[in-house]
Amino acid sequence: MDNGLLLQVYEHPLLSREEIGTICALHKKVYFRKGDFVLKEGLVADEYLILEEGLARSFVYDYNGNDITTNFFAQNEIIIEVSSLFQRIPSKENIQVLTDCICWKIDFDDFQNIYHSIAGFSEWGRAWMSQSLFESKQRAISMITDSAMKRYHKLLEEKPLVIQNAPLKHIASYLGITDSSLSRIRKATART
Amino acid sequence: MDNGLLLQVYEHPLLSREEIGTICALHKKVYFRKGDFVLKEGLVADEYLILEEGLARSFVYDYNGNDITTNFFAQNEIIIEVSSLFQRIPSKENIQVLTDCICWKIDFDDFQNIYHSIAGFSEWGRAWMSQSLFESKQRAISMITDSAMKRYHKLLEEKPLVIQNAPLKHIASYLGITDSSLSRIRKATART
DNA sequence: AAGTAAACTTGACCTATGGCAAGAAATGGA
DNA sequence: TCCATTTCTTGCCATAGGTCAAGTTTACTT
Repeated sequence: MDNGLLLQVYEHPLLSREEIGTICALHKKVYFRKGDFVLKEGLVADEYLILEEGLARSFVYDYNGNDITTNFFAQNEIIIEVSSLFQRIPSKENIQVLTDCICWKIDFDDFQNIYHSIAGFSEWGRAWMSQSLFESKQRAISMITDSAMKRYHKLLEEKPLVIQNAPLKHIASYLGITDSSLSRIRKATART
Repeated sequence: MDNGLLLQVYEHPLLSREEIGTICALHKKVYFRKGDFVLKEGLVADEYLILEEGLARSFVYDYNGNDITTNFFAQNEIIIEVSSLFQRIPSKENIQVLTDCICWKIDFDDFQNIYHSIAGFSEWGRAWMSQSLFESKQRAISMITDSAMKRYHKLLEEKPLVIQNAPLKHIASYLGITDSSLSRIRKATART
Protein backbone atom coordinates (compact mmCIF):
# COMPACT_ATOMS: atom_id res chain seq x y z
CA MET A 1 0.00 0.00 0.00
CA ASP A 2 2.79 2.43 0.76
CA ASN A 3 4.81 3.57 -2.20
CA GLY A 4 7.54 6.04 -2.95
CA LEU A 5 5.17 8.81 -3.89
CA LEU A 6 3.31 8.85 -0.60
CA LEU A 7 6.49 8.50 1.42
CA GLN A 8 7.77 11.57 -0.32
CA VAL A 9 4.63 13.61 0.29
CA TYR A 10 4.58 12.85 4.00
CA GLU A 11 8.29 13.28 4.57
CA HIS A 12 8.68 15.44 7.68
CA PRO A 13 11.35 15.79 10.40
CA LEU A 14 8.84 14.95 13.14
CA LEU A 15 7.47 11.83 11.47
CA SER A 16 9.14 8.45 11.92
CA ARG A 17 9.20 5.85 9.21
CA GLU A 18 6.61 3.81 11.12
CA GLU A 19 4.29 6.75 11.50
CA ILE A 20 4.55 7.51 7.81
CA GLY A 21 3.72 3.87 7.20
CA THR A 22 0.59 4.19 9.32
CA ILE A 23 -0.44 7.30 7.45
CA CYS A 24 0.14 5.76 4.03
CA ALA A 25 -1.83 2.66 4.96
CA LEU A 26 -4.95 4.79 5.24
CA HIS A 27 -4.83 5.75 1.58
CA LYS A 28 -6.80 3.97 -1.11
CA LYS A 29 -6.05 4.06 -4.78
CA VAL A 30 -8.73 5.71 -6.93
CA TYR A 31 -9.04 6.41 -10.64
CA PHE A 32 -10.62 9.26 -12.55
CA ARG A 33 -11.39 9.69 -16.24
CA LYS A 34 -10.68 12.93 -18.02
CA GLY A 35 -13.41 15.42 -17.17
CA ASP A 36 -14.57 13.72 -13.95
CA PHE A 37 -15.34 15.93 -10.99
CA VAL A 38 -13.49 15.33 -7.77
CA LEU A 39 -15.63 17.87 -5.92
CA LYS A 40 -18.64 19.94 -6.88
CA GLU A 41 -19.59 23.35 -5.56
CA GLY A 42 -22.20 23.07 -2.82
CA LEU A 43 -21.02 19.70 -1.51
CA VAL A 44 -18.96 19.13 1.62
CA ALA A 45 -15.60 17.52 0.91
CA ASP A 46 -14.81 14.54 3.06
CA GLU A 47 -11.58 13.33 1.62
CA TYR A 48 -8.52 14.61 -0.10
CA LEU A 49 -6.36 13.11 -2.82
CA ILE A 50 -2.73 12.80 -3.62
CA LEU A 51 -2.19 12.94 -7.34
CA GLU A 52 0.05 10.17 -8.60
CA GLU A 53 -0.57 10.54 -12.29
CA GLY A 54 -2.41 13.17 -14.29
CA LEU A 55 -3.53 16.78 -14.00
CA ALA A 56 -6.43 18.56 -12.32
CA ARG A 57 -7.75 22.05 -11.76
CA SER A 58 -10.07 23.85 -9.38
CA PHE A 59 -12.40 26.57 -10.57
CA VAL A 60 -15.25 28.87 -9.58
CA TYR A 61 -17.91 30.69 -11.59
CA ASP A 62 -17.92 34.48 -11.62
CA TYR A 63 -21.14 36.57 -11.79
CA ASN A 64 -21.29 36.18 -15.55
CA GLY A 65 -21.11 32.43 -15.31
CA ASN A 66 -17.59 32.31 -16.77
CA ASP A 67 -15.45 29.76 -15.15
CA ILE A 68 -12.25 30.99 -13.52
CA THR A 69 -9.53 28.45 -12.90
CA THR A 70 -8.21 29.00 -9.40
CA ASN A 71 -5.51 26.37 -9.29
CA PHE A 72 -3.78 23.60 -11.17
CA PHE A 73 -2.70 20.35 -9.58
CA ALA A 74 0.20 18.37 -10.98
CA GLN A 75 1.82 15.08 -10.12
CA ASN A 76 2.72 14.70 -6.44
CA GLU A 77 0.43 17.45 -5.31
CA ILE A 78 -2.46 17.30 -2.91
CA ILE A 79 -5.89 17.87 -4.40
CA ILE A 80 -7.96 19.38 -1.67
CA GLU A 81 -10.51 22.05 -0.89
CA VAL A 82 -9.28 23.11 2.51
CA SER A 83 -12.21 25.24 3.66
CA SER A 84 -14.79 22.63 2.88
CA LEU A 85 -12.82 19.72 4.32
CA PHE A 86 -11.71 21.34 7.55
CA GLN A 87 -14.56 23.69 8.27
CA ARG A 88 -17.16 21.10 7.18
CA ILE A 89 -18.96 23.57 4.97
CA PRO A 90 -20.16 23.38 1.36
CA SER A 91 -17.40 23.99 -1.15
CA LYS A 92 -17.42 27.18 -3.19
CA GLU A 93 -15.05 25.57 -5.64
CA ASN A 94 -15.23 22.79 -8.17
CA ILE A 95 -12.39 20.39 -8.77
CA GLN A 96 -12.13 18.53 -12.04
CA VAL A 97 -9.46 16.34 -13.58
CA LEU A 98 -8.02 17.46 -16.90
CA THR A 99 -6.65 14.06 -17.88
CA ASP A 100 -7.18 10.50 -16.71
CA CYS A 101 -5.79 10.37 -13.18
CA ILE A 102 -4.49 7.93 -10.61
CA CYS A 103 -4.81 9.18 -7.05
CA TRP A 104 -4.48 8.12 -3.44
CA LYS A 105 -7.47 9.05 -1.34
CA ILE A 106 -7.74 9.50 2.40
CA ASP A 107 -11.05 9.98 4.21
CA PHE A 108 -11.57 12.84 6.60
CA ASP A 109 -12.38 10.55 9.54
CA ASP A 110 -9.18 8.59 9.13
CA PHE A 111 -7.27 11.81 8.71
CA GLN A 112 -8.82 13.19 11.89
CA ASN A 113 -7.80 10.15 13.93
CA ILE A 114 -4.16 10.35 13.11
CA TYR A 115 -4.19 14.14 13.19
CA HIS A 116 -4.83 13.88 16.90
CA SER A 117 -2.86 10.74 17.69
CA ILE A 118 0.36 11.42 15.81
CA ALA A 119 1.86 14.73 16.94
CA GLY A 120 4.18 14.93 13.96
CA PHE A 121 1.23 14.59 11.63
CA SER A 122 -0.49 17.74 12.82
CA GLU A 123 2.89 19.46 12.43
CA TRP A 124 3.10 18.15 8.91
CA GLY A 125 -0.42 19.39 8.20
CA ARG A 126 0.33 22.81 9.59
CA ALA A 127 3.52 23.07 7.55
CA TRP A 128 1.66 22.05 4.40
CA MET A 129 -1.07 24.57 5.03
CA SER A 130 1.36 27.31 5.81
CA GLN A 131 3.10 26.64 2.52
CA SER A 132 -0.23 26.76 0.67
CA LEU A 133 -1.05 30.05 2.28
CA PHE A 134 2.32 31.39 1.26
CA GLU A 135 1.78 30.34 -2.34
CA SER A 136 -1.65 31.85 -2.42
CA LYS A 137 -0.29 35.16 -1.18
CA GLN A 138 2.49 35.04 -3.73
CA ARG A 139 -0.12 34.64 -6.40
CA ALA A 140 -1.97 37.75 -5.29
CA ILE A 141 1.30 39.68 -5.25
CA SER A 142 2.14 38.43 -8.72
CA MET A 143 -1.23 39.67 -9.99
CA ILE A 144 -0.25 43.11 -8.70
CA THR A 145 3.38 43.39 -9.65
CA ASP A 146 3.77 41.25 -12.78
CA SER A 147 2.57 41.79 -16.32
CA ALA A 148 0.42 39.12 -17.94
CA MET A 149 3.42 37.95 -19.90
CA LYS A 150 5.56 37.55 -16.83
CA ARG A 151 2.81 35.66 -15.02
CA TYR A 152 2.58 33.33 -17.98
CA HIS A 153 6.30 32.65 -17.98
CA LYS A 154 6.33 32.02 -14.27
CA LEU A 155 3.55 29.47 -14.63
CA LEU A 156 5.40 27.93 -17.52
CA GLU A 157 8.40 27.42 -15.27
CA GLU A 158 6.51 26.24 -12.21
CA LYS A 159 4.10 23.90 -13.92
CA PRO A 160 5.23 23.14 -17.46
CA LEU A 161 2.92 20.14 -17.70
CA VAL A 162 -0.06 22.38 -17.16
CA ILE A 163 0.84 24.53 -20.10
CA GLN A 164 1.24 21.47 -22.25
CA ASN A 165 -2.02 19.82 -21.24
CA ALA A 166 -4.57 22.35 -20.10
CA PRO A 167 -6.71 24.16 -22.67
CA LEU A 168 -5.69 27.73 -23.24
CA LYS A 169 -8.86 29.17 -21.76
CA HIS A 170 -8.17 27.56 -18.40
CA ILE A 171 -4.66 28.90 -18.35
CA ALA A 172 -5.89 32.32 -19.38
CA SER A 173 -8.51 32.54 -16.65
CA TYR A 174 -5.96 31.37 -14.10
CA LEU A 175 -3.64 34.16 -15.20
CA GLY A 176 -6.45 36.68 -15.12
CA ILE A 177 -6.45 37.47 -18.84
CA THR A 178 -8.56 36.61 -21.87
CA ASP A 179 -7.95 33.78 -24.29
CA SER A 180 -7.04 36.24 -27.01
CA SER A 181 -4.42 37.91 -24.90
CA LEU A 182 -2.84 34.63 -23.94
CA SER A 183 -2.78 33.57 -27.54
CA ARG A 184 -0.95 36.79 -28.40
CA ILE A 185 1.48 36.31 -25.56
CA ARG A 186 2.27 32.86 -26.83
CA LYS A 187 2.79 34.15 -30.32
CA ALA A 188 5.17 36.82 -29.09
CA THR A 189 7.02 34.25 -26.99
CA ALA A 190 7.40 31.85 -29.91
CA ARG A 191 9.02 34.53 -32.04
CA THR A 192 11.74 35.22 -29.48
CA MET B 1 -5.28 38.35 32.15
CA ASP B 2 -8.17 36.96 30.16
CA ASN B 3 -10.53 39.50 28.71
CA GLY B 4 -13.51 39.57 26.40
CA LEU B 5 -11.43 40.12 23.31
CA LEU B 6 -9.28 37.03 23.71
CA LEU B 7 -12.24 34.88 24.72
CA GLN B 8 -13.90 35.90 21.50
CA VAL B 9 -10.87 35.17 19.34
CA TYR B 10 -10.42 31.69 20.75
CA GLU B 11 -14.10 30.77 20.77
CA HIS B 12 -14.35 27.28 19.26
CA PRO B 13 -16.77 24.35 19.66
CA LEU B 14 -13.98 22.02 20.76
CA LEU B 15 -12.52 24.35 23.38
CA SER B 16 -13.88 24.43 26.90
CA ARG B 17 -14.00 27.57 28.98
CA GLU B 18 -11.11 26.26 31.08
CA GLU B 19 -8.99 25.53 28.05
CA ILE B 20 -9.64 28.97 26.66
CA GLY B 21 -8.61 30.31 30.05
CA THR B 22 -5.32 28.42 29.83
CA ILE B 23 -4.71 29.74 26.35
CA CYS B 24 -5.49 33.33 27.28
CA ALA B 25 -3.21 33.16 30.31
CA LEU B 26 -0.24 32.72 27.99
CA HIS B 27 -0.76 36.12 26.39
CA LYS B 28 1.08 39.22 27.48
CA LYS B 29 -0.01 42.75 26.78
CA VAL B 30 2.34 44.74 24.55
CA TYR B 31 2.24 48.25 23.14
CA PHE B 32 3.44 49.72 19.86
CA ARG B 33 3.82 53.30 18.70
CA LYS B 34 2.73 54.35 15.25
CA GLY B 35 5.33 53.26 12.73
CA ASP B 36 6.90 50.54 14.88
CA PHE B 37 7.78 47.28 13.19
CA VAL B 38 6.28 44.10 14.53
CA LEU B 39 8.37 41.98 12.20
CA LYS B 40 11.11 42.74 9.72
CA GLU B 41 11.91 40.89 6.53
CA GLY B 42 14.78 38.46 7.08
CA LEU B 43 13.97 37.71 10.72
CA VAL B 44 12.27 34.61 12.03
CA ALA B 45 8.97 35.36 13.78
CA ASP B 46 8.60 33.77 17.16
CA GLU B 47 5.37 35.14 18.36
CA TYR B 48 2.07 36.37 17.07
CA LEU B 49 -0.19 39.13 18.26
CA ILE B 50 -3.85 39.70 18.74
CA LEU B 51 -4.74 43.27 17.98
CA GLU B 52 -6.87 44.86 20.65
CA GLU B 53 -6.63 48.46 19.58
CA GLY B 54 -5.19 50.03 16.45
CA LEU B 55 -4.31 49.15 12.88
CA ALA B 56 -1.40 47.41 11.18
CA ARG B 57 -0.29 46.29 7.73
CA SER B 58 2.08 43.80 6.21
CA PHE B 59 4.09 44.62 3.11
CA VAL B 60 6.84 43.45 0.78
CA TYR B 61 9.16 45.27 -1.59
CA ASP B 62 8.89 44.59 -5.32
CA TYR B 63 11.89 44.61 -7.70
CA ASN B 64 11.73 48.36 -8.00
CA GLY B 65 11.84 48.83 -4.28
CA ASN B 66 8.22 50.00 -4.11
CA ASP B 67 6.43 48.73 -1.12
CA ILE B 68 3.33 46.66 -1.74
CA THR B 69 0.88 46.33 1.12
CA THR B 70 -0.15 42.68 1.34
CA ASN B 71 -2.63 42.88 4.18
CA PHE B 72 -4.29 45.13 6.70
CA PHE B 73 -4.98 44.10 10.27
CA ALA B 74 -7.84 45.62 12.21
CA GLN B 75 -9.13 45.28 15.73
CA ASN B 76 -9.66 41.70 16.87
CA GLU B 77 -7.49 40.24 14.16
CA ILE B 78 -4.39 38.14 14.49
CA ILE B 79 -1.16 39.75 13.35
CA ILE B 80 1.03 36.93 12.18
CA GLU B 81 3.42 35.85 9.49
CA VAL B 82 2.44 32.24 9.17
CA SER B 83 5.30 30.95 7.02
CA SER B 84 7.98 32.39 9.21
CA LEU B 85 6.38 31.39 12.48
CA PHE B 86 5.44 27.84 11.60
CA GLN B 87 8.17 26.92 9.17
CA ARG B 88 10.83 28.66 11.28
CA ILE B 89 12.25 30.48 8.29
CA PRO B 90 13.12 34.15 7.72
CA SER B 91 10.11 36.28 6.92
CA LYS B 92 9.70 37.68 3.41
CA GLU B 93 7.23 40.20 4.73
CA ASN B 94 7.39 43.20 6.99
CA ILE B 95 4.70 44.03 9.48
CA GLN B 96 4.29 47.57 10.73
CA VAL B 97 1.66 49.28 12.84
CA LEU B 98 -0.15 52.20 11.27
CA THR B 99 -1.36 53.70 14.54
CA ASP B 100 -0.46 53.27 18.18
CA CYS B 101 -1.50 49.74 19.09
CA ILE B 102 -2.38 47.60 22.06
CA CYS B 103 -1.83 43.88 21.47
CA TRP B 104 -1.75 40.55 23.20
CA LYS B 105 1.34 38.54 22.40
CA ILE B 106 1.91 34.81 22.61
CA ASP B 107 5.34 33.19 22.19
CA PHE B 108 5.85 30.36 19.75
CA ASP B 109 7.10 27.99 22.47
CA ASP B 110 4.03 28.52 24.60
CA PHE B 111 1.86 28.16 21.54
CA GLN B 112 3.58 24.91 20.63
CA ASN B 113 2.98 23.42 24.08
CA ILE B 114 -0.73 23.89 24.06
CA TYR B 115 -0.98 23.11 20.36
CA HIS B 116 0.03 19.57 21.23
CA SER B 117 -1.62 19.25 24.62
CA ILE B 118 -5.04 20.71 23.92
CA ALA B 119 -6.67 18.88 21.00
CA GLY B 120 -9.28 21.57 20.47
CA PHE B 121 -6.52 24.13 20.14
CA SER B 122 -4.95 22.51 17.11
CA GLU B 123 -8.46 22.30 15.66
CA TRP B 124 -8.90 25.98 16.32
CA GLY B 125 -5.56 26.70 14.65
CA ARG B 126 -6.44 24.65 11.63
CA ALA B 127 -9.79 26.35 11.29
CA TRP B 128 -8.18 29.76 11.55
CA MET B 129 -5.59 28.90 8.94
CA SER B 130 -8.12 27.42 6.62
CA GLN B 131 -10.12 30.63 6.84
CA SER B 132 -6.99 32.66 6.08
CA LEU B 133 -6.28 30.54 3.08
CA PHE B 134 -9.82 31.03 1.87
CA GLU B 135 -9.53 34.78 2.21
CA SER B 136 -6.23 34.83 0.40
CA LYS B 137 -7.73 32.89 -2.49
CA GLN B 138 -10.71 35.21 -2.58
CA ARG B 139 -8.32 38.07 -2.91
CA ALA B 140 -6.64 36.54 -5.94
CA ILE B 141 -10.03 35.90 -7.52
CA SER B 142 -11.08 39.46 -6.85
CA MET B 143 -7.94 40.72 -8.60
CA ILE B 144 -9.06 38.75 -11.65
CA THR B 145 -12.78 39.36 -11.76
CA ASP B 146 -13.28 42.79 -10.19
CA SER B 147 -12.45 46.25 -11.48
CA ALA B 148 -10.25 48.49 -9.37
CA MET B 149 -13.33 50.40 -8.30
CA LYS B 150 -15.14 47.31 -7.16
CA ARG B 151 -12.12 46.11 -5.22
CA TYR B 152 -11.98 49.46 -3.49
CA HIS B 153 -15.61 49.31 -2.50
CA LYS B 154 -15.26 45.78 -1.20
CA LEU B 155 -12.35 46.83 0.98
CA LEU B 156 -14.33 49.82 2.13
CA GLU B 157 -17.08 47.49 3.32
CA GLU B 158 -14.82 44.88 4.84
CA LYS B 159 -12.40 47.17 6.62
CA PRO B 160 -13.80 50.69 6.80
CA LEU B 161 -11.30 51.65 9.49
CA VAL B 162 -8.45 50.91 7.13
CA ILE B 163 -9.77 53.32 4.56
CA GLN B 164 -10.14 55.97 7.21
CA ASN B 165 -6.70 55.54 8.71
CA ALA B 166 -4.24 54.16 6.21
CA PRO B 167 -2.50 56.50 3.77
CA LEU B 168 -3.83 56.28 0.25
CA LYS B 169 -0.64 54.81 -1.15
CA HIS B 170 -0.91 51.77 1.10
CA ILE B 171 -4.49 51.19 0.12
CA ALA B 172 -3.62 51.65 -3.54
CA SER B 173 -0.79 49.13 -3.49
CA TYR B 174 -2.99 46.66 -1.64
CA LEU B 175 -5.61 47.04 -4.36
CA GLY B 176 -2.99 46.71 -7.07
CA ILE B 177 -3.41 50.19 -8.53
CA THR B 178 -1.53 53.49 -8.45
CA ASP B 179 -2.13 56.34 -6.04
CA SER B 180 -3.47 58.47 -8.86
CA SER B 181 -6.00 55.88 -9.87
CA LEU B 182 -7.25 55.45 -6.35
CA SER B 183 -7.54 59.17 -5.96
CA ARG B 184 -9.69 59.26 -9.11
CA ILE B 185 -11.82 56.39 -7.90
CA ARG B 186 -12.46 58.23 -4.67
CA LYS B 187 -13.38 61.36 -6.51
CA ALA B 188 -15.85 59.47 -8.70
CA THR B 189 -17.29 57.77 -5.64
CA ALA B 190 -17.74 61.04 -3.79
CA ARG B 191 -19.76 62.50 -6.64
CA THR B 192 -22.28 59.68 -6.60
C1' DA C 1 -14.05 9.44 -43.04
C1' DA C 2 -17.29 13.11 -42.38
C1' DG C 3 -19.41 16.28 -39.47
C1' DT C 4 -19.70 18.93 -35.38
C1' DA C 5 -18.03 21.07 -31.65
C1' DA C 6 -14.21 22.86 -29.19
C1' DA C 7 -9.87 25.15 -29.18
C1' DC C 8 -7.02 28.52 -30.88
C1' DT C 9 -5.58 32.68 -33.70
C1' DT C 10 -5.97 37.12 -35.49
C1' DG C 11 -7.58 41.78 -36.81
C1' DA C 12 -9.76 46.30 -35.70
C1' DC C 13 -10.97 49.05 -32.35
C1' DC C 14 -11.86 50.44 -27.28
C1' DT C 15 -11.12 51.35 -22.29
C1' DA C 16 -9.30 51.08 -17.75
C1' DT C 17 -5.43 52.10 -15.66
C1' DG C 18 -0.48 53.60 -15.74
C1' DG C 19 3.33 57.25 -15.96
C1' DC C 20 4.76 61.59 -15.17
C1' DA C 21 4.77 65.98 -13.34
C1' DA C 22 2.92 70.01 -11.11
C1' DG C 23 0.41 71.87 -7.62
C1' DA C 24 -2.58 71.89 -3.31
C1' DA C 25 -3.48 70.23 1.17
C1' DA C 26 -2.41 68.11 5.32
C1' DT C 27 0.76 66.70 8.84
C1' DG C 28 4.63 66.70 11.95
C1' DG C 29 8.36 68.47 14.03
C1' DA C 30 11.45 72.23 16.32
C1' DT D 1 3.92 79.22 14.34
C1' DC D 2 6.57 78.23 10.46
C1' DC D 3 9.02 75.08 7.54
C1' DA D 4 9.64 70.76 5.52
C1' DT D 5 7.77 66.58 4.37
C1' DT D 6 4.34 63.70 3.11
C1' DT D 7 0.05 62.98 1.20
C1' DC D 8 -3.29 63.69 -2.09
C1' DT D 9 -5.28 65.54 -6.46
C1' DT D 10 -5.41 66.43 -11.23
C1' DG D 11 -4.25 67.00 -16.20
C1' DC D 12 -2.26 65.01 -20.34
C1' DC D 13 -0.93 61.36 -22.86
C1' DA D 14 0.60 56.31 -23.29
C1' DT D 15 -0.32 51.39 -23.25
C1' DA D 16 -1.58 46.74 -21.74
C1' DG D 17 -5.07 44.17 -22.19
C1' DG D 18 -10.24 43.81 -23.29
C1' DT D 19 -14.14 43.12 -26.65
C1' DC D 20 -16.12 41.31 -30.55
C1' DA D 21 -16.26 38.80 -34.45
C1' DA D 22 -14.39 36.11 -38.20
C1' DG D 23 -11.51 32.64 -39.42
C1' DT D 24 -8.53 28.29 -38.71
C1' DT D 25 -7.18 24.33 -36.77
C1' DT D 26 -7.74 20.39 -33.84
C1' DA D 27 -10.18 16.80 -31.59
C1' DC D 28 -14.17 13.93 -30.77
C1' DT D 29 -18.18 11.19 -32.18
C1' DT D 30 -20.56 7.94 -34.92
